[in-house]
Amino acid sequence: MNRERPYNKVIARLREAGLRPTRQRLALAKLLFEDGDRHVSAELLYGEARRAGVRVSLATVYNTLHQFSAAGLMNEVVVDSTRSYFDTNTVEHHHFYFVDSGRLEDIPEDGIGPIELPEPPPGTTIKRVDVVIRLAGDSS
Amino acid sequence: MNRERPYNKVIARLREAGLRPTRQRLALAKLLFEDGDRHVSAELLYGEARRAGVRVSLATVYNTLHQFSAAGLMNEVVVDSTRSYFDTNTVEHHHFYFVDSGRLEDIPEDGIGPIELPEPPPGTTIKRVDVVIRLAGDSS
DNA sequence: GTGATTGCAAATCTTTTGCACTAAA
DNA sequence: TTTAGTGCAAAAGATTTGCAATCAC
Repeated sequence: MNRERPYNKVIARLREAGLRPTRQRLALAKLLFEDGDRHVSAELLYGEARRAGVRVSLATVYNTLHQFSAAGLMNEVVVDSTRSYFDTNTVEHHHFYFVDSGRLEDIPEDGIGPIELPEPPPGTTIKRVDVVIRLAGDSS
Repeated sequence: MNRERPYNKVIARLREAGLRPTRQRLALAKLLFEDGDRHVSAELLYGEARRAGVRVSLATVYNTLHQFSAAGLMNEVVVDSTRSYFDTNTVEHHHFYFVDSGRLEDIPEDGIGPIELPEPPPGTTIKRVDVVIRLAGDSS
């Protein structure tokens, strides 16, 4: 978009979240936030970063994903017990999970009706509601 | 219930599922299916079995949980990326997940309204719909 | 400078696997 | 018998951690 100050927005975003805009965090944030909603695993993002020439370690990718999540820039989504997924869309929404390919995708906002929630058990509060529709058969 | 032939029902159930009723499978099935709906992790069931004096290995507990699931006697539920949970309730239903304690509980059938499902993407079919309500604050 | 961040390798944790041994039919 | 099932210990993955080196401010 802006070749002269390409990192300005990302830097501001990290600053607001109370995170120092280090080289690694900037590069990862750019990959994560520049192209709309994304669903990544640590390993996937790591590979992508390396391929893009970013020098970063896998441990830092894990740290960064957790820090971004804690700061409210992303959310962790649990769909597979063998891998963690992180979603850059922080608005309440739900997911299609393609079991065969392991891919995760947002359900369009009008795709799923409102959910009639039960009363939470006494002493508890609802923190989040996750709906995952597991799909068989491959997409595209 | 029946002291003379306490394993009859369980044996029949395993046979119907095409599983040989071995000592280990019988003992685990008894723990799992005798007291209504249960949600267990492998480690939890293993501990329970050992405490009950059942001689069984952790590997066999894993195998058994997967075999029971494949046979339709239980379902795997994904709520936590660090651990797998298995549910003895095979009827379509949804879950409360107590984030603080790691406990999983069924949402009463009338607690959650019917869910208006979206059209699955072309080439795919809906395999399962999971709703998890994450709760903060401890329950009893 | 100085405190936060990073990289690396080792450690941890859950789950799976290979294979000789045991038990069910 | 014969084949399925089991236990153990090792392997495999994903994720976390400890700590010295490096970077942002």
